[in-house]
Amino acid sequence: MSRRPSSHSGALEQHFFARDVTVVARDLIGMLLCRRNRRGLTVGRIAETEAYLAQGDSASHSFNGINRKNASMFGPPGRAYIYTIHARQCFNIVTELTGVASAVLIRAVEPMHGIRLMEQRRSTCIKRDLCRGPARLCEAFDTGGDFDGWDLTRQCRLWVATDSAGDDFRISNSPRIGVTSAKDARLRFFLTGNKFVSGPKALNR
DNA sequence: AAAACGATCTACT
DNA sequence: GTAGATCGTTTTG
Repeated sequence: MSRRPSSHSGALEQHFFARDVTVVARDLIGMLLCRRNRRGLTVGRIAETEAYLAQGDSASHSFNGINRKNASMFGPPGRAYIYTIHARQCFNIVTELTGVASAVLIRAVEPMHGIRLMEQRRSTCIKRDLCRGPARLCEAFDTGGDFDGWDLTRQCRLWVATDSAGDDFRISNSPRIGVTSAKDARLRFFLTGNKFVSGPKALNR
C-alpha cells in the first residue's frame, strides 16, 4: 500500500544545512521536497541544485550586503529564501551559520507524488515540464513569496526530507551526481542523465 | 519617467 | 537551440 512520506521520511534537521553550501547543494540531490496543504500532498525528488556562496560570488543576491529583500539569506540555516524574477518565483534554502549569507537554489525536481495537483497548478500534463526549472517547480509546489523565511525543518506545509529506505519514493538507481563549475564561482549539481533537469547544458553531461 | 536588466519560460524549428 | 515574452526592481537622465 501507499505509505505517506511524512511518516517514513523525516524532515532534514538544521545541522544538515549548517554546513558548507557546496556540500549541502550536492547532498540535497536525491532528497525530497515536500509540500502539503488543503488541496493535497506534492513530493518531488531534487534533481538539480546550484550553490550561491557567501564570499566572492558576485552572482549571489547577498553580494552587496543585506537589504529588505535578501534578509532571509542572512538568517538561520534551513530557512527558505524566495526571490521573484521575471514575475516568477525562485526557491532557495539558506545554508551555513546565521549571518553567513549562502544558499542553494533548487533548479529542478523529479515529480514523485501529487502529479495531478502539479498538473493543475502548472496547466500542463507534460511530466517533464512540471518541475523542470526553478520557477516551474515553485508553481507546481505552490511555493509563493509567503514562504520567504519559512523554517523548512519543521515538517509543516513545506519541508525537505530524506529519501529513507522503504518508502514509496526511494531512489531505485544509485544516482550519479554531475558537477559543473559556472561563472562567478557558482556551482551546479544534478543527476547525470536525468531528464528532469532545467537545461540542455546539464543534459549533455 | 524611461530604459535596462535579470538565479526564466514558452513555443517553435 | 533560440527568439520573443514577461514584469518587478534598479539605474539613468
